Amino acid sequence: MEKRVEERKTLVKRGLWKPEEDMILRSYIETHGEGNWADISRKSGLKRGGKSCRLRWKNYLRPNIKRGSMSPEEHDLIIRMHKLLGNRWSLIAGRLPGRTDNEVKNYWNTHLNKKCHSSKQNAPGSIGTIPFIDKPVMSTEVRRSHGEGEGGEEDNTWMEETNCFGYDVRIGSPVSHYPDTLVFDPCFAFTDFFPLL
DNA sequence: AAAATAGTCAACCGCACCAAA
DNA sequence: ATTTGGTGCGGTTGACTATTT
Repeated sequence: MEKRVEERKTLVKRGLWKPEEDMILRSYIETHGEGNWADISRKSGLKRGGKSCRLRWKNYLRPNIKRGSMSPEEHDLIIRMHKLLGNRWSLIAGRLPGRTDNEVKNYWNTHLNKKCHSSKQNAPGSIGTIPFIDKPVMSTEVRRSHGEGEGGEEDNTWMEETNCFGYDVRIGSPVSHYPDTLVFDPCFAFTDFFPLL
């Protein structure tokens, strides 16, 4: 059993994708369509696993992928959405056209998470809060506490993660700092997560 | 110029969920 | 009711690049 897993691991190519591999994957999907990744992996001639193909397509090759640095409005929206939803990267990315969950997650971990901790140190008493979103309403922790985990010890890490940004109560209403761009609307978030409950 | 360190991001892994058999 | 295969998600790793010493 373990031997078979080991064999599969050595047969499947890993690591960074080469331009030729991208070309093969792209043209295969253009002719046969998306989905059935195991099939794509087998029939395209790529020595990649289905998961790897799916990830590459979703995060890099898919049309309309936006690359490059985040705009100020995207930055702003990520912060707000994270405050509301926690680490629900796919939901957050869903509100950022052309951005992937992986990209949003990376952006948060590299740019915002750090800022969060440093701002907390700089202004420990200045943390603004809105009571009902102190805890991201659909954070991983919340989902786990609804039966997805053992529900063991008290975990307050979410407080540290989400209280870091001052949240101006005055802009708690769905008003964007950036007119005619991405308008943050909590209703979107709610319609996104309620079906999951 | 070279080595050490820090930052970034693409990709992998494990787990959970769902539908079909 | 159980098993199996496909898919999606979030956490983590590691390769690569930039910066500092």
